[in-house]
Amino acid sequence: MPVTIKDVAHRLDISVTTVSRAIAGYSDVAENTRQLVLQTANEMGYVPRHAARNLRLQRTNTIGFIFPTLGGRFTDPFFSEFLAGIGDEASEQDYDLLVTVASQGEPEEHAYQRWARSRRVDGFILVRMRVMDWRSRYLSAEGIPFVSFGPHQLANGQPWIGVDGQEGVLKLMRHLIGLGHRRIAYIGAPRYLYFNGDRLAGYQAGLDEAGIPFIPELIVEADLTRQGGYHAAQPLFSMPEPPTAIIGVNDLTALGALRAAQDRGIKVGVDLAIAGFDGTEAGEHAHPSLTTIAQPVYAIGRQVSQLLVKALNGEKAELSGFIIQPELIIRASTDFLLK
Amino acid sequence: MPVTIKDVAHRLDISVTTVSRAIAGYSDVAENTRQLVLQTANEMGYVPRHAARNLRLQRTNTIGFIFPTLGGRFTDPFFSEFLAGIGDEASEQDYDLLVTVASQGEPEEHAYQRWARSRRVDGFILVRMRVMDWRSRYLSAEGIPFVSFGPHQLANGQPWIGVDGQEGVLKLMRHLIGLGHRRIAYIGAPRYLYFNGDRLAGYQAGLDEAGIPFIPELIVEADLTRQGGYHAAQPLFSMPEPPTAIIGVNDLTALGALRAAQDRGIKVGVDLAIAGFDGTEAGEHAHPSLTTIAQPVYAIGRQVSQLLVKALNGEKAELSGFIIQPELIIRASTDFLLK
DNA sequence: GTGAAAGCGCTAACAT
DNA sequence: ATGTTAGCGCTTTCAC
Repeated sequence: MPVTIKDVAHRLDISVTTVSRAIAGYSDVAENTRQLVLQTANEMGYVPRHAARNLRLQRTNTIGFIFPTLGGRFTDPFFSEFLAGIGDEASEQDYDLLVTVASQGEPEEHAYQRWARSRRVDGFILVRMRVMDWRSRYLSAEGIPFVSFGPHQLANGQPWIGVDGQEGVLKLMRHLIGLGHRRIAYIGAPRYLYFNGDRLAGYQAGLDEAGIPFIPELIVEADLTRQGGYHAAQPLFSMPEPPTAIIGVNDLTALGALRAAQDRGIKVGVDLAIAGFDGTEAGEHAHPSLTTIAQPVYAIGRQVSQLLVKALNGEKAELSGFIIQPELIIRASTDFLLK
Repeated sequence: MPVTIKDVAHRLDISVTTVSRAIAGYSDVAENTRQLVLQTANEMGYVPRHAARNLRLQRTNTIGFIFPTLGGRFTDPFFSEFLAGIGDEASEQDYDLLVTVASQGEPEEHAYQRWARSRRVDGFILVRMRVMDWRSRYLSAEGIPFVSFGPHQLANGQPWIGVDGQEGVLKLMRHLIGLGHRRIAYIGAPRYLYFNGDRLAGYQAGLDEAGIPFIPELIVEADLTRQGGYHAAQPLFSMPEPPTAIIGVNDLTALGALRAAQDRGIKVGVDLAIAGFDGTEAGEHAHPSLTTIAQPVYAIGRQVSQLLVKALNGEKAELSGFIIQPELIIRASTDFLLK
């Protein structure tokens, strides 16, 4: 059994109260005593029992993160980056990160409810916001703080951080159109995902700007995975007049399409342009390297985490939401003039 | 404030004890009462406060996982897979997963100590075992259960799961040598990592078997990342007589080397063979697709998690450690006869 | 400046 | 079959 505050008190023959206060740094403890307590506690390897503090303080110092999975497993490097961001920031702020993958048995709702009702975590970080998002509404109703990556429709002051997908894709469209492309395909994500609509709006804006008619067949849907991109790209190649450029809603989708093209002997970066969204390392190291709209995922993770911690500490956020501009990174997969 | 057991008891005008026992499914509670309690608790949305149970039961139902980072961030898909595996299994067994990235400020030891001493978690999952591993020794001494992916030197019954890296690489060596390769390079990981030595032993065994002399210059060291593989490969290409095949200690390293070769205009899969270890999706979708020694990372994650839960529930493991054979997957990056 | 005591929400030994 | 009570380890009034 680990050493408790009682053990420390016993050893010094003082009360637990004093030990507690010395450690908490209260001013009404004699300097002598304080030093002694701190030293002894340290020597004895005393660390407050987490469960006990929890119960007393009614807070867990824990942030919850539930991986949204689109059925099946996720291997999106996006999440590694994001997780590293929120985790680093959280631990610097003395918070721990509780994660779960809400994939297999139980529906996602249960995972949120369990943690919320049992006060397992103090707050949540939400990603992949949906057009009608159950989660933000539920957590608001329960009075549990959260911060989301992606906008939510609540006007109650829960902060969020967004990335301007529309503007990002618009920049990309201008780049592609400038190189001579007019048949540009878009491999999207399920429509309930907010960012899908956001990015698609940029696609549409790009077409409009250049006076290129919208062709529904050039829009297909995948599930944000490499596999998904690979398969969704197939009908595009089978079209009587296939696209000369393909935009993937994320890097993984684009990399899947890239692979699909190469498997058909199409030279990406010469005869076909492909671009993604995210700016992951996988795209950077693809061959040809992938043009992408980069968002600072790690930094966003840190910020989201920081905003949440502030909210948990009772600091009111000055802004409720703010939007970051992503950066177009042009690489070999699109960097050529269309013949 | 969420509803407590007291609220439920009040509502039914019975004691908290009865509520507690009804919910716990004790047999000494009247069927009527049981039904009533269950229904009411459900209606009221009662979920036991986690901190209170923790304190009382002296267990957290939480598994700790501390990402080992080789300085800087990790984006290894290996971890996404592994995390999904341990997370899925844990949540099916009613355990939560607490993670941290022990990278930035504090040394890794602190993270383990904090969680161990504060009884923040019931047990740990360890990966990337080292030749002299502080962690296994420390946790043993503290009496905290753990299960590791990779062997540890303790004979105290803490189970582990390993993958036979030596045998895996040996199979790969036979494959390469069979295709005519004799100058085979190996891009390894830091030597303190157990699996580096394990896999290198397979390399050596392959050479020995074929009577090929060992050339120290063909062994270089990287940090398990794509970047690392990219840079570590450079001196190999600058050799007067460069290797005709390169083995990466993991897929990411191999993919970095692959990219490095392509940047120099070398045709991988035609003039140069490259292979990795892990069997990640990234390798599968590389171009050319990457020959690899696949280990079932997700499944291993599940097993490790399951072993830990068993240990936490007091079940004695029948085996203390067991070793899985990885599978050689031959793909385009090596599947050609050397000219 | 320090200690005694109450209580966070829950479970379990011990009555009845 | 149900209730009373103690206590998990901690923080925080309140008293001295």
